[in-house]
This record gives sequence, structure tokens and C-alpha cells, in this order.
Amino acid sequence: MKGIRQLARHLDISIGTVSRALNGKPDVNEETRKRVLAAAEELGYVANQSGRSLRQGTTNVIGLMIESTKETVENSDNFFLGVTGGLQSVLARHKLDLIMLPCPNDEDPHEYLKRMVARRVVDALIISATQRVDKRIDLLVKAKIPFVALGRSSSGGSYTWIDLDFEGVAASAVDRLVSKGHRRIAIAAPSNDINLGYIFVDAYQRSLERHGIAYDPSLVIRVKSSEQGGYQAGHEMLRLDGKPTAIILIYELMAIGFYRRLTEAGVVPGRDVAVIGFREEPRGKFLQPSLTCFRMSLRDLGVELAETLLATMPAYSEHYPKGVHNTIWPLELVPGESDAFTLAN
Amino acid sequence: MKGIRQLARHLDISIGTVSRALNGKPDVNEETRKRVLAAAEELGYVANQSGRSLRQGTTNVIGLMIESTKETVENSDNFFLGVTGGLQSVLARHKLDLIMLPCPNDEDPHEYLKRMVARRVVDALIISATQRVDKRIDLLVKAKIPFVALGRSSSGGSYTWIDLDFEGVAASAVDRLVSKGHRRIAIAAPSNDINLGYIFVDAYQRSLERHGIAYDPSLVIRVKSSEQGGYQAGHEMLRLDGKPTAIILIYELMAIGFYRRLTEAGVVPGRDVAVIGFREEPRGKFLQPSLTCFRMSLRDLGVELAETLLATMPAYSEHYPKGVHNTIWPLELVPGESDAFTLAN
DNA sequence: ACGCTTTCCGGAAACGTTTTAGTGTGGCAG
DNA sequence: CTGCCACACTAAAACGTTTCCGGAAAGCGT
Repeated sequence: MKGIRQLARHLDISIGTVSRALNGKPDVNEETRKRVLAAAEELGYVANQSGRSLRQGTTNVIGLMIESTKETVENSDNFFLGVTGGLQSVLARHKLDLIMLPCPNDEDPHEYLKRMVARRVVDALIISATQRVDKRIDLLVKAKIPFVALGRSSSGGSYTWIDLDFEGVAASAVDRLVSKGHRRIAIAAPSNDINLGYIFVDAYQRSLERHGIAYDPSLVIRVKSSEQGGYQAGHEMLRLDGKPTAIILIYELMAIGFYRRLTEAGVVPGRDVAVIGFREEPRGKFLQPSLTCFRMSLRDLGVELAETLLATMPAYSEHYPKGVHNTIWPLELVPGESDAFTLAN
Repeated sequence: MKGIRQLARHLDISIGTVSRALNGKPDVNEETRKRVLAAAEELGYVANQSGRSLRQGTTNVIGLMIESTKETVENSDNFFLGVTGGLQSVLARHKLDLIMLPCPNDEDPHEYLKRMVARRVVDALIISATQRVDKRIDLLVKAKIPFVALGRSSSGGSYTWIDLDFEGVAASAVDRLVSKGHRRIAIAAPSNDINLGYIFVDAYQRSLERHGIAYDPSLVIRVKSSEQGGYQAGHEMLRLDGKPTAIILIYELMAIGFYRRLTEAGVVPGRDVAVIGFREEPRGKFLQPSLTCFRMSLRDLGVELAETLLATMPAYSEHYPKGVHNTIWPLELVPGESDAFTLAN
């Protein structure tokens, strides 16, 4: 277990042969290979990663960069853990390991990523929480590190990303509300620079206009994507002139605070105002009335992410269609009672 | 940026000197050091981690192993992300990076850990979700990898761990309920092998007996630590002979389902039965009535974890008290309305 | 017997870094 | 002048692995 040399000596065989045997290379007798494998198992030998990485210039590790800002901590809940399941199921087939790289919240994500890239600790990366213009993308493109962004940025350049189908979700939500007679539909969007908020609101605007409803900027409420933000959204909505009869909440978590503020004001969600949330959360079930929202499989998203990532890695491009992929990930409507409120018209 | 050799050539200096200059070693002229540092910055040179690790047998990386089983995904929510903040703030001072190692849910955690250890990809480890008897601990002890377990096991052997103060929490909860006149107090504990459940129930039993209340095993309800589990717990509690007047829920998340089942039966939490939860969750606020529970700072726990871990690492023992540490982490009671129900007696 | 191919294996170089041992210079005390 | 030391540096070894290259042995057709 000191290294391959010990193993080779123990077998009275050259280390080159041992290495080839272990790595499934040709040019080694099947009989010998069996002996080597057995001995490795018995002595508990596993190749030292540093030595291997140094030699072949590859680490066989994929990094998933996540940010542990207070907001992410409060919101993302099971999101990343859910995605890793699907990721790993694909990566394992190629003997790739996944590690999560949590960016310290007192460090600039861009600097952090630069450090990780320079140290060559991963072969490829998945970045998340993509900003509207995200310097990390230029960095990775320039460094020629294969990567896929979970969430598209708005900066130019061609790179691989996967993003949720905000357009589809916004259209579906607006269509549903309009079909119930609503014309003044508000939307609560996150106030930070995550690109999601902008794309979502754009799609919301287009959907409205498709129904011949003029876009009213005062109906776009920008708040923190948190429970408090939802409360705030409820507060602001109640103060609006020409009160909206429906609202779309981009983060499901907002619904908690939103309901609370409405209840305080004696307004009943689902009866006096129609509410649609966005991403389903397992623990959203408690909400009364149940929230109409959109569901996706985190595991499947992980699988898609892994396959898309492998496609960007030259070493694996034989199995996966090479090139730049831009994928829109669909979600499915989960009807609830929160948008039961219907306007006669 | 091809490597230290390029940098050395560019400076017309030997690579040994460059290395010493960059690493703050003595035997290098201050003038030279400045030149080297400037050139490294300018050319964007960062040492290749594999080369360095290979040479010095150390990776400067700390691993936090987490399990992404379905249960963990549903429950752990922001727990790990919250802890990483504190962890990193300490580790960064020693130029140590933190990575999270998510164990694939189709792989045995013990095997996974063995692989990671053998590959020598981290210098030290934090393991979590400690089992009642946990093979991982023997493995790490035997391999002489510095580690700290988040959660103690019940197997023998001396190793460093940090665990939550279940004894204190159980005693505090029982005392509080007893002082409100309750004598039949149920407890909902997780049905898996996580050691937490056992320790908690033991402490619950001792607390009861301290008040002269006989321990009744039928009041211990073992369910999944999830929302469904809470529903199940509510169901079982309603069926018990000699209905309990109070209950302790080990996972806050259980409260969602528990409330739901009670509501279905027309039983009002806080009025007809006293409920105390365990660990506060940011998104528990929605519960009506608000749940009496226990709070701790995840960030502070992370700091403690990091310092304890460093104490187990020989290379850092100068700054931290060396040796085996066993720490009990306190929590603070957060009074709510869920245990307002008081028995006259 | 000869040449050719195939099969299997050993030797050695290479990856990028840190660290040890050694070298040359100059200053200073004797 | 000689010996000694401190200083700043160079050269080279070492870490553990993979992979390239060459060569021995065996099989096979002529």
C-alpha cells in the first residue's frame, strides 16, 4: 500500500505492467491482469491521485461550484444535493468523481474560481447562480476549461449552458391566470443580479402582450428571494393603486411570507387573490391553500448536466455529441388551490 | 504559466529559488523575493496542485463528506451550506481549502470514503450523519487520517467528535412540558440508524425519570424523519391508548405533517396538545401555531468544527490544543405557541 | 531454417513541484 | 594570510504514476 512499486515488487513484476493491468490497458496477459487485480484488492492498493494527475495532466474530478451566500443558504435548500444524485450517476460511469466547491462568502466568486482553475484541481466545472454578466464565463473560456453554466448569462459569447424554461413557465402562468379572467397580474422578482429574474420578467411581459394586456412596470415588485421578501411583496402589492387580482412569485419560498402579509390584512390567498409560485419545493406542502407551482426532477436535471458537460470535454466527446449546447429545461405545472380565484368577465 | 520552470527562466533564476521565494522560505534575498512575486503575479503563475501534493504528500484540502440520500436531501436543507461558512473562515487563515464530498446514494458510504482516503485527495476530513456504529471511524483511525465526526457514534474507541447537546435539549423540553403539568409525553424519533435518535431518546427517558415519571416505551414513535414521517407520527399518536398530552418531535420538518394529521382529526396543536420541535429551521416560521424549538448558530458550529479539526492535524497543532476533543454543542430554546397547552393539576 | 507478426513484458522518461545538499562569495576575527 | 561563518543561490533528487519504446519469446507460414 506504499505505492505501485511495492505492489509490483510483491508480484515480482515491473511497475509498468502493473499500471497497465490496473488501468485496463492492452498489452497485458489476462492471467497476469487477474493476479494484479487480486493483489491490489488484497493489499488495498489504490493509485495515488497526485501522482496520476501529475503524469496525465488530468484529475478525473468534476467540480460543482456553489455559493454559500446567505441568500443561497436560505433558498437553495435541497437543490444542489438533489442535482448531485443525477450528476454522479452519469459521471460514475466514466470513473469521474464529483466534488462541490463552496465559494466562501467573503471571497469574490471570480477570484475563487480563478484560484481553483489555476491549481488544476478539477478537469471540468459546473457553475451555478449565473449573473447577468458573469466574469467567470470569460475566465473559463479563456482558460479553456470545459464547463457548463447552470443558468445563462446575458453577456455575449458562445458557451454551453442549461437553464430552466422561464419563458415556458411565465407563459403558462400568465395564460392560466388570464384564462381565469385576470388582467392585472403582478410579479415578484428577486432584486439581485441573478439573471433568472430578468429573463422571467421579460417572458412575463411578452406573455401579457400576447394577450393584448399592456405591460405595467409598477406591477413588477423587486424583493429579496426569501420568506421576508415574500412578506415585503405582499406588503407592496396591497399598497398598489388599482390592486392586482393575481400575482406570480418567482421563488416558492416567498409564498410563506406573502401569505402571512395577506392574512394580516384579512385577504385570503386563493379566494381574494390568485397566486402562482415557481419552483416546487418538497416542503411547500404545508401551505394553505396549496400553491399552484411548477415541478421538475432535480435528478434528471443532474443527468442532463452531466451529459452536457461530458460533451464539452474532448476526452469524452466520442460518447456525447460534441459542441456547444444550450438547453432549456422544461417544468411541469402542478395545479393547486392558490389560484382558484376567478374573475367573472 | 506553463510552470515554475518558465517563471524561473523568465527571471533568469533557478527554480529552487523561485519556489522558496513563493513559499516564504528563508535563504532568499528580499529583493529577489519581490521580483519573483511580481513576476508570478504578472504572468498569472499559480503552483500546480498535483506537483505540489506529490512532493510534499499533502494537499491542503479539507473534505466535508455528506450523504445525498433522499432523506438527507429532504432534511439537511441549508445545514451544510450554513456550516461551511464558519468552516472556511477558519481554514482560509491556514490556506486550506474546503471541498464537499457528496457520497453517491447508490454507493456504500464506507466504500466511498475508503476510495477518497486511498486516493489521498484530502488531508483531513469531517464526516457527518454518524451512524450508531460507524465503520468509517475505524477506517479513518486505522488510516491515520485526521478527522472529526459531526455526531458521535456509540462504538468504542477514542476519536474527536462534536455533537449537539441532545441531553440538554431533551431535558429542557421535558422540564418545560412537565412544568406545564404534562405527564404523558410522547416522542417522535427517526427510524434509521443515525445515532442521534438513540441518544435523544435515552436522554428523554432519564429526564422523565428525574421527574418521577415512568418511562413508557409505547410513547416512543419511530418514523421517517420527513414531513411524511411527521404525518405518520401524528397518526400513531392519535391511536395510542391513554392519549399523550404532549409530544417532542426530533426533526422540525416532522411538524408540518404532524400538524396536518392533527388538523384532519380536529385536534389543534398548542391548544389540545403541546408540541416541541428540535432544531429550528429558517423556513419553519410558517407554522401555525409557531413551534417551540431549539436554535443554534450554524456558522459558529462551523468555526468550532474547523478549530477542532486543526487540533487533530499534527501540522497545525502548535496553534490549537492537540489531542482528542469531545465537544457538546449547546442550543438555545426558542419559545413558541405550540406548547401553550397547559394541564391543570 | 528463416523471416515475420503477435503477444507480453521491462526499462526509463516524463509530469511540476519542494527540499536537501552543496557551491561560491564576501566579511570578519585571529 | 588563514580559517570560519553567514548569505544567497544552484543543481539535483525525490514524490508516484503513466506511457513510450524496445526487446524477448512464441507462433506461423514459407
